Amino acid sequence: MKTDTLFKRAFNDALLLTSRLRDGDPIPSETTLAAELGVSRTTVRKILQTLTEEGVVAGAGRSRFARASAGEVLPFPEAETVPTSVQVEKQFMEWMLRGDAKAGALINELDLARQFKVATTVIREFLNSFQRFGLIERRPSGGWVLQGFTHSFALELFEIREMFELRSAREFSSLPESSPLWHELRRLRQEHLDLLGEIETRFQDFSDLDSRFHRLVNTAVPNRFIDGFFDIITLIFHYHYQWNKQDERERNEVAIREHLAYIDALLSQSRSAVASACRKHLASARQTLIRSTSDAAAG
Amino acid sequence: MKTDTLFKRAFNDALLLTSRLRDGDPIPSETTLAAELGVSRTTVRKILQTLTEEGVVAGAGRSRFARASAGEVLPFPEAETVPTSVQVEKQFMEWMLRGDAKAGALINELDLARQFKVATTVIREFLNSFQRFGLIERRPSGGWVLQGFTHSFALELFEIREMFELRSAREFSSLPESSPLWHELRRLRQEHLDLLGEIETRFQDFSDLDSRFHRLVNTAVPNRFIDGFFDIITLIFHYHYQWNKQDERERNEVAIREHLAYIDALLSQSRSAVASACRKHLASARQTLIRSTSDAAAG
DNA sequence: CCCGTGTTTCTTATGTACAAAAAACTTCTA
DNA sequence: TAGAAGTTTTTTGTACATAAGAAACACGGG
Repeated sequence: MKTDTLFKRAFNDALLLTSRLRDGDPIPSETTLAAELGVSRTTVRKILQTLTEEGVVAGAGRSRFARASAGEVLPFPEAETVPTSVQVEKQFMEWMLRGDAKAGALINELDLARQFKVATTVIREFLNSFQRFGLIERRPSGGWVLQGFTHSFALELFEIREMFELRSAREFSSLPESSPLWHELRRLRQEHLDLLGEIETRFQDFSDLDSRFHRLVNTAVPNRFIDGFFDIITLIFHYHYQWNKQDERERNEVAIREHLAYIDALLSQSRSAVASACRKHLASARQTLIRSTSDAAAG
Repeated sequence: MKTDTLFKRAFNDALLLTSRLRDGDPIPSETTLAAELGVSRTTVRKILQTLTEEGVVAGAGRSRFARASAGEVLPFPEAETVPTSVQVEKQFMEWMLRGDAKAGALINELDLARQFKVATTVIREFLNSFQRFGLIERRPSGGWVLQGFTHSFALELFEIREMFELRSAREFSSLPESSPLWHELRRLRQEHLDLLGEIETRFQDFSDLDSRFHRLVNTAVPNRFIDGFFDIITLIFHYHYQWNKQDERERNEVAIREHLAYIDALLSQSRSAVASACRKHLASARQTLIRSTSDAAAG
C-alpha cells in the first residue's frame, strides 16, 4: 500500500495555517488550499475531513469556518511526514558512511529491506536511481556492488568538479552587465559577510550558503549534465557536513573567506583572477573531503 | 515470473558447442560449461537436461557424451534470447526517436507497459535507470516528463563531450613510452586504414570502431564520471547510427579521416596538434548529430 | 583430499493487487 | 457563468507472491 506521508505532511502544514485563524474565520477554498499546501485537491479534501472530525473546522461544502474553541490537535509525528525515498536515502548513506559495509561488498536487497523496514521494491528502486551517484555499481549478473566513498571516488569527483566549475565561472564572469545574476551575486556576497560576522554562533548555516553559491555560478549558462553532476556534489556535501564535525567552525570560516575572494574575482571579471580564486577554493574543499574518506592510506 | 532469456541464449550457445563434437565425444564438466557459457551451474544443468531430452546428449552424471545421430535440434528464436531490459530500451528509443512523443509530454507508465507488452514494474525500473541519460526527467509530484532528443540536448551533450575528450586526449598524449596503450592505438590506427580501404562495402563497421577508439582515449586516466558520461554518448550514437542512414558512407569516410588525423596527433604527442585535431573531429560529429535532432529550427 | 555431481538455500526479476494521490469530469450556486 | 464543491477515472507507489538463476553446501569416487 502506498504510504500517506504526503497527507500527513500537508495535514501538519494545514494545522499551522488554521491555528492562525480566529474563531469563525472562513476557510479558503479547496483549490486555494491545494495550491498553498502544494498537493492535489483530493488530499485537501481528506485533510478538511479530518480537521472537521477533530473539530478544528466546522461546516461543510462552501461554508466552512475555523473553530478555535476546539482543544489542541496533535500534528502527526515528524518522522511520519518524510517521504519513503528520503528516509531510505538517509539510512543508506548512514549504513555506508558508518562503515557497516566495505568497498567491494555485495549489496543484499532483502537484507537492506529488513534493516530499513521497507519492502524490497523500495530498496530496488532506490538502488536504481542511486546508481548515478557512482557509489554503487550494477553487476552484469544482477545485484549490486558497493563502490563506497573512497579516496579515489573523492579524487575523481573533484577532477570533474574543477572542470565544470571553472567553465561555469568563466561563463559567469563574462555575463553582460544587464544580467540579473550580478545582483544575485552581490546579495550572496552580503550574506557571506553577515555570516562571517556571526561565525561563532551561526557557522552551521554555511552548508546551505555554500550550496546556493555554487548553484548560482552554475546557472550562468545551464547544462543538464552539469546540473546532474551538481546533484552528486550536493548529496556528498550534505552528508559530509552532517558527519564530519571536526574543526567545523574553522573550516567554514576559511571557506567563507575563499568564497568572498572568489566572488570578488567574479565581480572584477578578470579571467585569471577568477580561475585562481576558484582553483584555490576547490583545492581546499577537496582536502577537507578527502580527509573523511574511507581508505586506509591518507597520504 | 522471471523471464528465461538467459537460459535460452545459453542453450543456443550450447547447441553450437555440441554441434562441433563428434558422436560419442565426452561432454565437458558442468563447471567448465558454466564458465564457457557465462552462466551458473544451475542453468547448465537445465541445459544438459533439455539437451538430453532432445537426444543430443546421452548418459547422465559423470558420463555424458554427444549423440550426433539425433535429428537437428532447433535453437530458440533469436528474439527470445534478448534480455527484457534491452528489449525495453530499444522499444523506448524507437518510441521516442520515431517522434511518437514530443518533448515536454508526460510519460504514462501503464500505457508504455501495454504498448511494449511488459509489466509496469519493468517500465518503472527502466525509467529509473534511464533517467541518467538526461532524455527524461522525474516530476516532483511523481511521474515522468519526456525531455526528448532535442537541439539543446545535443548541444549540451557536446559541450561536456568536448571538455572530457580534450582532457582525456591531453592525458593520453602525455603517457610514458612504456604504456601498452600506445600499441593499442597503433593497432586501432591500422584498423582505420583497413576500413578506409574497403569503405564502399564495410562502411557500417565504423560505428563499432568509433566507439572503441573514443573508449581507448578515455582509458588513459580513468574517471568513473567520465566513463558514465561516455555511456550516454555510446547510447545516443548507437541509435543514431541505426536511424540516420542519410549519407552514411560519406559521413563515415570523413570521420575515419578525422580519426586518423587525431590519432597521428596523439602519436606526435604535440599538445596543440592533439587539441586541434580533437576539436575538429568533435565539431563535425556534433554537426551530424544536430542535423537529426527533433527541434523545428535547424539554424 | 581434490574434482565433480547432487541437493538445498538464497537472491533477484517480474507479475499482480490495491490504496494514495492526481487529474478529469460533473454538478451546483451566487 | 465563473468558480467552487462533488464525483469518477487515471495513474502511481508499495506490498507480496513466485519462478529463474546464483551460490552454498554435501557427498562420493578416484
